[in-house]
Amino acid sequence: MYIKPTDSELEILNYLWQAGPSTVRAVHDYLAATKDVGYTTTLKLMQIMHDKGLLYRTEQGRSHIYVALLGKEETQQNLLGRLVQTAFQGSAAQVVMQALGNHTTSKEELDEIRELLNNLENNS
Amino acid sequence: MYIKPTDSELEILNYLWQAGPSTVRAVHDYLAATKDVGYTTTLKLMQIMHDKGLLYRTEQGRSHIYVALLGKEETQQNLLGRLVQTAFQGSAAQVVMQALGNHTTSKEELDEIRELLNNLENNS
DNA sequence: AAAATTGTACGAAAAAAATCGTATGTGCAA
DNA sequence: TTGCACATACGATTTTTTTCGTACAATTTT
Repeated sequence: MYIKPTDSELEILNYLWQAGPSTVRAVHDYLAATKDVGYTTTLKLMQIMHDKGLLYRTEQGRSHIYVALLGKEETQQNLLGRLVQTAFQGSAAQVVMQALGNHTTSKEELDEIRELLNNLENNS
Repeated sequence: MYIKPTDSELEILNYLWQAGPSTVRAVHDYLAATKDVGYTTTLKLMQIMHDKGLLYRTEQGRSHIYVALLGKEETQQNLLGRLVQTAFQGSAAQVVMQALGNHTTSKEELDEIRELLNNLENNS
C-alpha cells in the first residue's frame, strides 16, 4: 500500500525532486519564498517524513542532507490514480477531457498527445 | 477561494451527485456497504458539511433531505486543477499523458479525445 | 400503552497534520 | 574565550478530520 504524501509533504518532495539532495535550510528557503512558515516547522516536517520513510538522510558535518525516497513519476501516478478513482469514477478519459479542456496546452504538447493516442490504439 | 472537500466528504458528494437529494440513512447505507462506519459518524459528517456550506438540507418529516451544493464538474475541475499545480508543475499535458498511459481506455473514448484535440487546435 | 425503532443534536475524544518554542550542541568570528 | 550564528531534537500546542457515545424526541410495532 502506497503512502499518500500530504500537501505539505508534496511541496517538499517537489523541491527535492528538482534540486536533488538538500539540507533543511535549502528546502526551507524555498518554501519561505512563497509562504510564511518557521524554520523549525520545515525541520519537523522533514524529520517526520524521515520517520515515515519518505526521505532518506545522511549526516554532513553538523547538518543533514535529505533525499526523496519516492520517485516523482511513481508519486504522480499514485496521486493521479487516486483522483481518477475518487473523483472521476475510474474514468481516465474524463480526466483527460477535463484536463485538456480547461488548461492551456501548446501545439507541440497536443501533437505529442495525439501520437500517444495513435500508439495506444495500435497496441490494443 | 474554493473549499477542498476531504476524501470522506467526496465520498458523500459522489453519492449525492449520483442519487440526488437523499437522507442520511441512504448515504450511510451506501457508505456502510464498502466500509465499516457508524451511522452517527455519517450523520455528523453531513452536519459539518452543512455547516461548511457544502450541503443544503430541508426537513422532511422528522428527518432531513440533503443536497450537494457543489457541482460535480466544478468540483472535479477544482480537484484536477489542484493536482496539476501541486504535483505536475502546472502541465496539463503531463497529466494527460500519464492518465492515458496507465489506465485502460476504450477505443470510443480515445476517438472522443482525438476529436477534442482537433477542436482545440482549430480554435487556437 | 409499552417497547422497539429510527431520527437529530451535541459533546467529546481520537487521529492526523501543521506549527512553533525552547533547549542544546558546535563551529566560527570578533 | 566569549558570544553569535546555525544546526538538530523534542515536547507541546493548535487545527483539521474522523469517529462515536449518549441523550432525547417522534414514530411504529407489538
